[in-house]
Order: sequence, then structure tokens, then C-alpha cells
Amino acid sequence: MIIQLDLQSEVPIYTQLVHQIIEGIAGGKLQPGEPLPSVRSLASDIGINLHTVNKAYTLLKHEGYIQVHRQKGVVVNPDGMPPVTQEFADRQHSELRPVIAEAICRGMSKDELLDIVDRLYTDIAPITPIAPIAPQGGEN
Amino acid sequence: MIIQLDLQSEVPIYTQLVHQIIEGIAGGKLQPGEPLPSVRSLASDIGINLHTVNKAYTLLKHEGYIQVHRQKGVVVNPDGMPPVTQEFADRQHSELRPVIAEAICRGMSKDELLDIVDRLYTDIAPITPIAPIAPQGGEN
DNA sequence: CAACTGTTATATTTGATATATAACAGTTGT
DNA sequence: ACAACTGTTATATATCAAATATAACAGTTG
Repeated sequence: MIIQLDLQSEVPIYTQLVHQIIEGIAGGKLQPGEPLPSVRSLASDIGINLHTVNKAYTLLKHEGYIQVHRQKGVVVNPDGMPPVTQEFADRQHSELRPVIAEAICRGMSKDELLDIVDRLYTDIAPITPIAPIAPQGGEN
Repeated sequence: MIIQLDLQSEVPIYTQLVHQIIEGIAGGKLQPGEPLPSVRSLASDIGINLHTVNKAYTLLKHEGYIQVHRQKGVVVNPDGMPPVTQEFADRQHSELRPVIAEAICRGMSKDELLDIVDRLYTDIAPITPIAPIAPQGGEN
């Protein structure tokens, strides 16, 4: 699992980390139960601060993507991924609306847009589907 | 054209302004050639600073959504909207990837996601289609 | 006991966001 | 000519998020 950061980006480093790990899981490159590097080793590997990695891990933990055991380290949630909650759906719509509105303004047809989403989905998703919903109840 | 701001949001005010105006254009509520309030009046209307509105207008101008005449004020670009450039497509993909990856992780099927995009598109877009591409060449 | 985990606390630097004044320059209408 | 409105620019300030830097604590593990 190679992490590629753009330190010049307007997107915060910890957000880029979160995105890349989620995309890694979505693509099957990170399997449930698979260990992730420790905050210190990952930080030194990619040349950033320990707390920046910690912030990303804390976010992923709170959303249910990973589990953190005090000693064993960090692992992709072995119980499966978090489900589609109402909160998630609301946030998803808030993020999609501006993108779709821009596409409409610029004359992109619905079919063109759907085609792009279709292609990105196929590009990101693995051949073999992911483990389904996790049984709620994370004791962080 | 009613502007609704969430001052508690993590999204910057000027970004919310940009989104709302673009969505207004996408929805046909703001027609090409239609005037927008002056930076001062809009600012005082919604109770924010002149420069915050100015930052939003400057962004919209640089992207080709509006035109600014030194005296006449601000208008939705009468020559039509900016086209789908390569730069826009790249940015669009960068914004879509994390959203799609999350959806995949949480077990949302491609059809479910496409259905959501379809509904949002229909919800935002006007009944009568928008004026097409603008003949490039903005003399800000 | 040394070496590794995650976690927490504290402090500092940097940059973006937003506000506040002020001034400049170019119409427009009276 | 003059007042009233445009967008624009400059400067200063306050606030907050992002990132870094140390340091320490607590719990395994070998």
C-alpha cells in the first residue's frame, strides 16, 4: 500500500491520508483485518509528523473503518465496513450537490455525468466485492 | 434568489456563496445576463463583510460564471457558461473519487450510487435546459 | 528491562478565513 | 459639477485550522 501525498495541495495532509486509506479499502488493496503501519513508522516513512497520522487514524476509527488495539496496533476493521447511515447519506449529498451543479452549468448531460461516475466506480472497486456491513457497536 | 448560509459550517462562507450561485445558475433561477447584487448590498443583506462577497465574485469571474463591469455591476455571464475543460474534468474527478470510494466501502452498489446522482441531477437542473457553452475569451 | 504500541498534553509556527477602514477609479443620474 | 453608486486595491487585525516539535503516560511484547 503506497501512499502518495501532495504537500502543495490545498487538501490537508490528514485528509489526503484518510482518502487514500479509504480508497485502498474500497479497491481491495487493504483487506479487513489487515494491519496498518504504526503512527510513528508511517509518519517517518512519508516524512510527516506523528500527530498528523494520528489525526487521520482517529478519524478513520470514529467512522468505523479501522480498529485500534492499544498494543497490537491498527487494523482494517475485521468485522466489515460501516453501513450507509442517514448521516453518511446527508454528507454524501452535500458533497455531491456542488459537483453536480457545476457539471450542469458547463453543459454536461446527465448521461455524461453518470458515465463518469460509472467509470470511476469501476476504476476504484475491486474485482471481488468487499466484506459487507459491520455489526454496529464499536468500542473505540 | 435567496442565499442561505450556515455560519457554523466548516465550509468557508465564500465557498458556500460560490456553491449557491452556481446552483442557482444550474437550476435556472439565475439566467445568463441577469444582474447580481453589488458586493456591498449583498454583504449587508446577509450580514457579512464586503470582502467575503468580493472573494466569491472574483472566483466566479475567473471561472467564467459571471462577468463584472466596472460600473454596471455583476451579471451572470450573458455569453453562456464555461465549457468542460480538461482542468475542470480533472478537478471533478479529484472531488468525486473520495465520495465514490466511501460509498463502495459502505456497500453501496453502483446502481444505488448512480441513482442518487441521477436524482440530485434532476433535482438541481431546470425544466428548460441552460444556455450552452460560452465562446472562450474572458477579459475579466 | 528495553522496545515497541497508541494516547494525551503543551507549545509554536504558519496560512487561510473573515472582518474593519480607507482610499482609488469609473459611471450614472440629478 | 456633484452626489451616489459601482468594482478594486491596500493595509491591518483577530481567529482558527493545520502541522510540527517535545515530552510524558500507559500498556504489551520479547
